[in-house]
Parts: sequence; C-alpha cells; structure tokens
Amino acid sequence: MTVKTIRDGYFDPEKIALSGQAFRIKVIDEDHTELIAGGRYLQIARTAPDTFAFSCTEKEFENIWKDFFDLDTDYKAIEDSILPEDSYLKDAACYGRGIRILRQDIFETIISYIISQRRSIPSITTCVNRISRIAGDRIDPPSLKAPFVSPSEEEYYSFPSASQILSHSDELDDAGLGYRLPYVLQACRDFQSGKLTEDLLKNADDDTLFKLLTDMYGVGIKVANCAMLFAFHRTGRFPVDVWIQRIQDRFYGGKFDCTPYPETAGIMQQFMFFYERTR
DNA sequence: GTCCAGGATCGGG
DNA sequence: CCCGATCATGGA
Repeated sequence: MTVKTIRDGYFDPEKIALSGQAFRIKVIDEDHTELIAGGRYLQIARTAPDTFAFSCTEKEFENIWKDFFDLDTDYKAIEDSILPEDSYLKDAACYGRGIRILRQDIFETIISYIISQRRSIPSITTCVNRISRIAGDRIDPPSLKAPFVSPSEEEYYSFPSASQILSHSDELDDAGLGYRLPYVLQACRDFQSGKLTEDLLKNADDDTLFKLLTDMYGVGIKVANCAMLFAFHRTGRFPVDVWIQRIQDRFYGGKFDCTPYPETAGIMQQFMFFYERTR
C-alpha cells in the first residue's frame, strides 16, 4: 500500500471516474474508487481531504500509476491559464477541479472509442466489459484491508489484445457491438498483422498520428481525437461530440477557439464535458 | 413504446 | 466539398 498526499484538490478519483474519459473506472463509495488498467486492479481510498492510499506497492505506483494519473503535471497552472473573460470555462474548470487526463492503454482506448460512436457512456461500459469477459485474462481482485474496501466484483478481466479478440471473434456476435463489429475486427487485424504498432503510433507527431488513426476503418475525426487525448496524452486535441457541440453553440457562437490553449485545449474540453453532463 | 447516445461511412449532388 | 440517409443496440 502506498499513501500519497496530493494537495489543493487537484486530484479527485471520483471526478475522474465520472468524467467519461475511461470506461473501466468505477466509484465504489464516496471515498473509494477502483479500476482495471494495464491488466491490473487498483483501488484508491481517500483517507483525508487531500490524502489518498493506493492499493499497490511504492514501486508500482512510481512505475505505473503516477504516470497513468498524470501526477507530474501542474493542473493549477492549467486552470490559471484560462482567459479571464471566459467565465463559462472558468466555472467549468473550478467545478471539475481534480480531473486529470489519464494515459490509458493504447489499443484498449482505440477500440473503446470505436465502440463509443453513437452510444451512451453506460452502454459503452457494458460493451467494453463484455469484450473483456469474452476474450480477456481473468484478474483476481486482491484481498484488501482498511483503508480499502472489498472490490465490488468477484472477478475482473483485462482488456484483451488484438489476437485475443480475433481468437474469440465467433463469440463477439452477441457482445452488442452492432454495426461496429467489423470496425473492431479490422482494427484487430491491423494490429495483429503489424501494420500498426503501439510504438509506431506513439512515436508519430500529432499530424501523422491523426492521419494513421483516421485512416483506420471506423475511426473518424472525433474517435481519433479521443484516442490521441486519452491514450497518447496529446492534450492539445479537442474532441467534439454532441455534448461539446451543444456547448459551443450555446456559449461560443458555434465554435470554441482553441488557439489560446495549444497544449491544453483537450483538458479544457474535459472540464466542459464534465460540467455540462453532471451539474 | 419513444428517444438519444463521447459518429462514421457511403452515395449523390 | 458538403449533405443526408443509414447503421445496431442499450439505457433512460
């Protein structure tokens, strides 16, 4: 177990779980959040207002989770950089204080956002969990003592690799993917064949990465931007979905101007998205 | 039952 | 280049 103090309220696992950027983070109760990422189970317990316990070793925290939760980035400075005349964004950032942009698994994020098109977040979560159960590896949750609570499920499943999904493709018909199933299978073939690799994508600059992603079958502008933001941490990307479009129409004359935030527009986007959906 | 969801593709103008 | 029709399903 690792105990971390993160001051000033700029880390809030519950808000991150409800922010809609990840589909396998779950709020257990007001002080406990759990997630599956990288084939591991993690639980975070709030032990004081700005103090958190992570159900992992210090080494695992340093090697994996610190980076996953983007804990080295100064989110106060990002909030302070908001143009003073943009009162809507200021309110949204204050309301969403504690949200951070995760560095999620690349393949999982691409597939998850392919599935996400024209579906609600609860429905996406259901689909992602079904695929994991069908083709992923079983993960037994740890037995945890205070300050943690019992994991909410008895068994968990990692998000499967491309070859794992392909080897269970006959079982995916009743996973509820609908018309997106061919998209998912083609993406799996692209990765299994080596046409795409995580290293290739990771090392590409923004424009190249965007083209590589949008060239994939079933990946358009919005899904590509979500993958870039939530898996590759390209925080200047600004995904526009129906919620963001509504905000743009209502408060920004149809289009939000990203130019003041070349490296952080995606973080601002996440504040707006969370503000609009949960208040 | 109705309506909408973190959209993308395709064909036609 | 832009536009509209269409896509399959879950959750509210």
